[in-house]
Amino acid sequence: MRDDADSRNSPDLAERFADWQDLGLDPHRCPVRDVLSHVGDKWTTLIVAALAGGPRRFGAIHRVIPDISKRMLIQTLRDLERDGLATRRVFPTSPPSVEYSLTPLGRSLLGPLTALVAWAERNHAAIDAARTRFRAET
Amino acid sequence: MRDDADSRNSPDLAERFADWQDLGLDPHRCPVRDVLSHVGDKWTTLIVAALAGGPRRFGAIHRVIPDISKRMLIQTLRDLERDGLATRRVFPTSPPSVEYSLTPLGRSLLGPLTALVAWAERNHAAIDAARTRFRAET
DNA sequence: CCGTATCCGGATGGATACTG
DNA sequence: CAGTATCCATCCGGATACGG
Repeated sequence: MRDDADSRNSPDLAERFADWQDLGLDPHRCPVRDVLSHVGDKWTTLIVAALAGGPRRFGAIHRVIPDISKRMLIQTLRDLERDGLATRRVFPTSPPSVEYSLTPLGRSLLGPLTALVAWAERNHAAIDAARTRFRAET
Repeated sequence: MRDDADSRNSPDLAERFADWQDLGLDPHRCPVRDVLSHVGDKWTTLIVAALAGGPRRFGAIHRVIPDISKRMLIQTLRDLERDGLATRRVFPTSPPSVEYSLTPLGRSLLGPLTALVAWAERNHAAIDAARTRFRAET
């Protein structure tokens, strides 16, 4: 499963990293760390994916991701809203209904995110194989 | 409100998500979740970036990422090794020296990862602004 | 229907001290 | 130099119950 086509971009990361070094690499002020932790947390990516198709109501998202608690769903949506990746619209119906949708900024994340997801799907077999091999050697 | 420039890639994610649904979306067996959590954890991305330029010794990595404990450095390197993203070579010198480097699989991750990092760098200003705005409104 | 509040177990990760 | 072992604080996130 060689994929050297992708490694043409790789020098970039080494260079950027060197730049971060020069800036002090304070993890608490590093925007990259900030954003990536967002991506890596338990629910953000799934929710962004759920909103990728268009606006959804709270309950709809919850139905689409059954194993998230309301607590975590709200919290993650709030974080997305806070960071300007999603918006929240309240319709004063009764009972109230709330609709979430991605902002342009949020949608601009879909490209890089999809690339990463595609990589995961392409290579999870190789990763599984590596794990099995690793366990066998120890 | 449409932002068609960036959203050309976006239908993919919505479709994939729908597929995951059909497969049951068991988080513990979802390869995507598995990989993304890897990317999102505190140190993996930094270490991969540090190895992007070529093989490095344990101490060299540690010097390049000063604020990681040896414990976490080892643990993260082990995980990378386990997943087939990095290799570990021991040179039986005295004192011993150990060299880590990315595998082809690991290097193939650099492309998607760099795209995500580039997004983070492009948009962290917008995110910061959104946060300030959000705090102001509450 | 949408959200909040509280409690609590387990994972994460830092500090420190010790080996070969 | 490279790694291990132990202890301990913090945080993430689930369960539950309640409110508008």
